[in-house]
Amino acid sequence: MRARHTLSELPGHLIRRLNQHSTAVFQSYLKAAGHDITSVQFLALETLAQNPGLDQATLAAQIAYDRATIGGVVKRLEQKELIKRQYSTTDRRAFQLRLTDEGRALLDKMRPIVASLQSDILEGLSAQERDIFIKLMQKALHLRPSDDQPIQT
Amino acid sequence: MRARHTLSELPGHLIRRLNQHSTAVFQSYLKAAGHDITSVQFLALETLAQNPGLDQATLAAQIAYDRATIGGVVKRLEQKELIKRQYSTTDRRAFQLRLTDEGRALLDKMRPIVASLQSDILEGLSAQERDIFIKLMQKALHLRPSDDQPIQT
DNA sequence: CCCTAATAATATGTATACTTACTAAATAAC
DNA sequence: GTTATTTAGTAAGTATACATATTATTAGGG
Repeated sequence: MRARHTLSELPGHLIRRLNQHSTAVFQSYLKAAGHDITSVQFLALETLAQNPGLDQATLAAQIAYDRATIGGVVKRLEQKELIKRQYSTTDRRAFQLRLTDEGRALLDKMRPIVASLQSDILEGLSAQERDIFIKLMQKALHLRPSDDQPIQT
Repeated sequence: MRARHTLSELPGHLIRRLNQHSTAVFQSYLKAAGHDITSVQFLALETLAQNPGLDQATLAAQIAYDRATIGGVVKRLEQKELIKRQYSTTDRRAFQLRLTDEGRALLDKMRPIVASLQSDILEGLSAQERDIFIKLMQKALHLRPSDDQPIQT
């Protein structure tokens, strides 16, 4: 007597598909503009631009990743010379992360692109539906806009 | 004169967080029940249960993954002896995938768990909001429920 | 001051996720 | 009927994503 469902009624499946779509749109826009950067890398750069000198653990917490993953992201950003790491003077375990001039320049170029692609992620929805959708996602995640730092887009 | 936004207003970021939450809920429920299976692996098993003899490429297309990823998933499911692969008699390039008795038994045990965790993924939303949210996700993905096969949950 | 607990980063291992390239086989084109 | 194209699966490479363990360092309790 159990109800029959289809794949596209399962929230978990839909969320995964949406995430897949979202990252694909991100990659496509950035690649089209000649930038070889992932959404995580952009997010890390933007967060470091707003919080110069942040350490990896705090960066990870701010953008909701675990430390191990951010370790790899930071390593690749450093290899691309978009950020630099210096040992903290107050805590010899920690690194202070800062954008390089190159990183800042790239970020400035990417911001308008990232801003423009956001609406394309939800191009299937009307502007009103998008607002509702965003609010529902925030509610589902128990987030309020004030929970995080401002991002220039 | 650009508008200021915060992280939690960016659809891409919210979708990623939601996906992160969704997979965490999935893992937690399944692990609590003593099952060592990922959401992708469950999805593949369920799809093969509904479509015995499917080949890897069609399986990948059905659940929206690329062939290479499904190759790895199938390999691990075979190692766990949950599915078996036989060369297709009509196409010697392709494998026919089928659940083993073990795979069927595990799937039967997992189905009610997976059904119950779906509502927990969106526990922050009311039943009505959940319905709206699911419809908006389907619309954003240009999906209709009839686009995929029924899943017993 | 010393010892214990907590913390920052790394290391290791597993599992996605996708791109490009490759091999073998099937299909289409002529 | 042979050739060109497409297709199924794998391989190799890059980048998340997370759990667990380890090392170095810091902070806290007595």
